[in-house]
Amino acid sequence: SRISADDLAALNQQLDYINEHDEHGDVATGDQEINESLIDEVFDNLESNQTAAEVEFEASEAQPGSVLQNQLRGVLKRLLKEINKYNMPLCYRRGDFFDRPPHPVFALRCSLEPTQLYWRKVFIWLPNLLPGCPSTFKCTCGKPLIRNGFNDPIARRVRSMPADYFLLTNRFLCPPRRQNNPGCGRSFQGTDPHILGQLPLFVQRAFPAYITARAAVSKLVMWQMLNTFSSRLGPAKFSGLVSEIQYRTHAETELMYISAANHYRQFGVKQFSAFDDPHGYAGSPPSTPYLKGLFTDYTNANRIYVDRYIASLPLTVASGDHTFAFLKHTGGLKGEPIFTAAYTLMNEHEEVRGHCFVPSKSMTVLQEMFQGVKQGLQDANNLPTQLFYTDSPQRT
DNA sequence: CGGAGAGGACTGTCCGCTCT
DNA sequence: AGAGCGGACAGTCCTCTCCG
Repeated sequence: SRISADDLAALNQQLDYINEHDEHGDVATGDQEINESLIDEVFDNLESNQTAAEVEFEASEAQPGSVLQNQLRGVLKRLLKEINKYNMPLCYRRGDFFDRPPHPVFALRCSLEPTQLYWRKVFIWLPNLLPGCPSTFKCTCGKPLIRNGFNDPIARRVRSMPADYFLLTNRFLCPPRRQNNPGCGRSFQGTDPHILGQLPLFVQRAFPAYITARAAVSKLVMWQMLNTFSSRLGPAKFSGLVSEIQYRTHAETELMYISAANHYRQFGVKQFSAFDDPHGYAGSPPSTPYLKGLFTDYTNANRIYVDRYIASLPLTVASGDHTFAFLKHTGGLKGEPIFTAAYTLMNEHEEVRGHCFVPSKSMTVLQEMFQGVKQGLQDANNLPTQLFYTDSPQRT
């Protein structure tokens, strides 16, 4: 499909419309507050993009595979050749984990075909070719593992910003058919914690993502979430943020494409793929429930460290108070709430030093916590509390 | 928010090629 | 001949997405 004369006319008409109706120059200057919701319009467009992509998807069903599938197939094929020739992928030789597609600027210099602009970076994780790797990886049963080919699908998608990338790894097998010293038959992914654990720590730390069941999320995104979720930015808004940046990246690439076509005087070039066209650019930002799940799992896994850190904080100047607001989000027993309040203890740096759910506002139920905190201060060589602020002092 | 269904990631296993 | 390895594929699991 191409940009038709009709499309161009419609676009010009819309631009004219803005010029004619922007009497205060709001759109141009951005000074004025705009009350009409722009969001509805955006969502409408998204929907129409989606239906458009579906139509295009159905129309192009004859294609052997999507652009990204073909890219990965090509990468793997080349990778095997490189390993054969140089004993390692060329990206390793270059000092890089990533097999990178050409930047649009250079890709467009050679050809005005958009396909390469949909390609993503591919993170190559081949544990047996990494510096510091053991001569053979061991199975959980102790027997040596052998390599066992690659995966299908070839690589998994890692959700990231400004765009997703792929993670390519190989498989290991504890071969049961080995005559001399037969293995247990278990197989591993190169990304398995058991394999990672056999690499030196500095190599382990280079692993760039947290793996989930069907996908993965880059450590960068995870760390951004940890920072933003601790203030008021929640998973829904964060999902929106990632999505926005990914759409933006797509739009910037499209702009480069169109502008290059213009520069090289190429007319009637192929239309750039829609963001979510599965056969084209195939963008798919992470959903809110996915991010929410990730965050909860991460927090659960690291809770012991957080608790330990909190227990080591000082409480030289203390302030304590009850909170009620978020209790309505906690579960109950047969519809009856178990707790009526939460009690929070903060130190002079506004760090939470103690926190517990309480059945009533009585201070007697808090005795155990205060004793625990006192013991904790001693154990961590902190000063005993010197000053205590509270709003309803009681003698207990 | 919850349930249903799709389908992606992975496992288990076999085959055949190459090298020593 | 045995070991190592890549490739293929059926089948399973279970998360993610969609939709009401």
